[in-house]
Amino acid sequence: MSSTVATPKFPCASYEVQDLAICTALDYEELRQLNAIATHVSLHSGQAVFFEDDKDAFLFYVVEGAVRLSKMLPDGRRQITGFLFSGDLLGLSVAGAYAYTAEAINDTSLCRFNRARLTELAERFPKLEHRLLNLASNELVHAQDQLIMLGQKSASERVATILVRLVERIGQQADDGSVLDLPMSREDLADFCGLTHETVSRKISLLRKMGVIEVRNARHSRIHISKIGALALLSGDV
Amino acid sequence: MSSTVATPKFPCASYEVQDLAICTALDYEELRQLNAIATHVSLHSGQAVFFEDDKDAFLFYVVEGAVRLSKMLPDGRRQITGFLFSGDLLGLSVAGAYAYTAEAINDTSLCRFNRARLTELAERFPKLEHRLLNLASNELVHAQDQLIMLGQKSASERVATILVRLVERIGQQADDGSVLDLPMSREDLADFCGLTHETVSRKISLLRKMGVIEVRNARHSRIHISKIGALALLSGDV
DNA sequence: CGTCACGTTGAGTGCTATCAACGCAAGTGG
DNA sequence: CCACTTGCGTTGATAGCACTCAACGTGACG
Repeated sequence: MSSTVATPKFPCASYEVQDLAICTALDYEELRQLNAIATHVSLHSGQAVFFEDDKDAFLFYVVEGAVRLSKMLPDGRRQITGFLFSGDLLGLSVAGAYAYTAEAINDTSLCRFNRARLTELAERFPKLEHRLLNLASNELVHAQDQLIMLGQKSASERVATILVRLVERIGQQADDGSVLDLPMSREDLADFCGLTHETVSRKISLLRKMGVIEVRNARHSRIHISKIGALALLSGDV
Repeated sequence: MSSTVATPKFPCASYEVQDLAICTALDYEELRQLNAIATHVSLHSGQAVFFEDDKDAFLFYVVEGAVRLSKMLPDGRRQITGFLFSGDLLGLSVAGAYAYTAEAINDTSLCRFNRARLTELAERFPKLEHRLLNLASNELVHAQDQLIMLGQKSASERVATILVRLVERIGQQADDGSVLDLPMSREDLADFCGLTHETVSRKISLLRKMGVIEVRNARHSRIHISKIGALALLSGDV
């Protein structure tokens, strides 16, 4: 691995691309070419990265911010299939169209890769294709954890589960536990958990009354996890 | 595409392997090598193909029969994540271990590929890797349809949804509609839909009383779909 | 200061789970 | 051949959890 080589100036902040999961297995020349097809995108809260059924032309890498992925039923019911944060990839799709809508939850910056040119690259660098397969497989594992949550868990367990996952992903270490800064609304959490926002709110209040968490914010977006072990137990995953 | 070439005698019924989705993009030589690493496996109803967390050593192709994929919570609750039938692949997993348990629903015959040797092949034939990526992406799309079902749909909609999907996959054409021979129990359907077997039974009865389906079997396993359009409407997917 | 979005909380309803009984077919053993 | 058991599916009665509708409080913003 030639990761100690001085990083040249590439269009899309190459030091970030170098850290990118997709690049782990790539060498200097491959990395250079990957950078060559990358451009930068900035989005404000609420703006869409792409919509479900859009022509699948790009692959994105989240540099900073948070993104929600969602699917809709014809009557408007929404299921959020995942939340993405810095370091995550999106746009790994099939059949030429995205399978879900992706929207920025807060101000977000992304790296964009032209899909056609990425495919060309993948043909020349099998390691890149292999890496993409690994990423897709990982997404599959996550989707299945989500299935067991939505199919089998109670409302309390679902809320505990999403909190545990978010702490693991974006929790900040504190001296007396972990702190979670939620970028998404209760409604977003609800649509992720298959619940209503009222139920999410009630279950969070319950966790607060049980002393498992503390809400440290007027906007109720900053949550302190006092007893991560108890929360994990309540999630049903033991 | 040299698909008109006479098929030689390979270990695992090569004419089947040739039809296999994984092989669509492969030429004769690649196909020959793929066959060389295939062996055959037969299972009786209820036997496991592999268990969750088993070392991921093989990739399987369903030649005949039906397979259910499931995950369990520590307390025993089960979520069925998918049903597989002839032509489907299983074992596309990550991190060296299967993400779910796979069990034969009825007597099933499978083609088994050694994973390590498949990986070698994939390195030599990038088209194979590309094909695997496509398959993984397809599975992702299905998993997401499943998410919206479990997260947003009512019991009636879920039962209608699974019936529609099963008809599309294993329905037999009849003069007055389609006939569905269900290999799985109501319990299996329930664990797929995130419901109890009583609720599944009740919703199927309701569909019967509505004249959308008919149950044509003493064992209640043969279902005639009288009004597929109505069923699709009731599924919520419109 | 008024509006708006968001979060919380309460009251009541409804859908699905739970518990239970029953019918039926297939398998078993005397 | 028949009594018995067992597994599966259905149906009924009841309970409970989450949804719906509603009110209220708060902070952000113009």
